[in-house]
Amino acid sequence: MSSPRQPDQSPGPGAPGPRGAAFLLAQIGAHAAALFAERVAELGLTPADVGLLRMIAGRPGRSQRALATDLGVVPSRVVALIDNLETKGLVERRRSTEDRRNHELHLSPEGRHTLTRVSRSAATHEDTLLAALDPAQRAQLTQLLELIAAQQELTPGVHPGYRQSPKRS
Amino acid sequence: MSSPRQPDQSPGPGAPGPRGAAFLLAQIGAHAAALFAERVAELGLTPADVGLLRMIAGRPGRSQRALATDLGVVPSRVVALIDNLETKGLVERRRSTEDRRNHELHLSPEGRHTLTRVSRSAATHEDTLLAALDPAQRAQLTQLLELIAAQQELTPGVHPGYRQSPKRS
DNA sequence: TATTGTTATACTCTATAACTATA
DNA sequence: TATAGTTATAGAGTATAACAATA
Repeated sequence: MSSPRQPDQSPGPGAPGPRGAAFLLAQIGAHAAALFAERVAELGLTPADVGLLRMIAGRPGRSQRALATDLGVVPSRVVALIDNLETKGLVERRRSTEDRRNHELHLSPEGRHTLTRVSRSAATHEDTLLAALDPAQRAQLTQLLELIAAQQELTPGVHPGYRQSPKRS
Repeated sequence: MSSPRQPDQSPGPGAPGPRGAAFLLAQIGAHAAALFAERVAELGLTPADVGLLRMIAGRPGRSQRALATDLGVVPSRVVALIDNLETKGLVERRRSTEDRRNHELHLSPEGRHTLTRVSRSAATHEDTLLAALDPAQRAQLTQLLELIAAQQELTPGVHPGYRQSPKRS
């Protein structure tokens, strides 16, 4: 960082602001999420949709309840999300023969195809976001982020944007 | 990461998932934002409140319109946010003598005091979040993040969480 | 007529709770 | 009685639009 503070005559909007890595992580993270949302919107999907498709692809046949638990959301929300994906023909609900209360979730062929398109979008997205860094720096960054993620016990592949919001007094 | 993939019998929720730096940035960023929100909630504030307090502290006397423009939100939202902060006695609205349509925004003494407490919270927050990294690694991370932020033209100190949401077809 | 701030309204998102069908 | 999924309802958050005061 070149100048640690610029009291009054600052060029920007004038936040005296936080300069730490924690703020940068939150700021860039939100920016990255917004960019990604724009990209997948071109495929008619929300980031939540993408997360669900990936979860189902990773473990076909799992129940909605299991999904809700893993994502940390309430079951009724999963219903709405899956409804949407089923309407688009990307996901199929199949009554379990073992326990007829369960719905086994599977990707349709079109769902799988969509997921590969998402992967291409994600690759382009990554390249755009990290344009400032050369390959060595990208590897370095990834390594540091993985250290943080592990220590903070973040579940690999699960974006915390699903979590149910805490009570506010 | 020890094992790059674990097809079916995985221990986690089983997302085949994204392993790139872009996803890690979004994931950790959201986590960081959530942790910070918890901390400032103890002071009776939301992250948006904190951002506003910082902006006002950085340029006392600015108008609500200016704030709305810089944050990228609609003026009516600034009204609600400032209402809240004024009720808590942290911010004062003063009719401008030059242009009586304007409200000049200032921090109250208590507002300034609250902001110093926020700074202490932020420092603790940063330390908790980056517990996995030693000082050299933290500096390295900060440097990489600043490169990204500059290239992506992110306004220093302004969290994108304010932006108005895009239309959804 | 244009602009600042405000109020009123509508819309979206998401959690809570009641309900059904299976077990 | 307990559980998976669904539906109905309500609450929070936020944008849009109409409005009052000032320029």
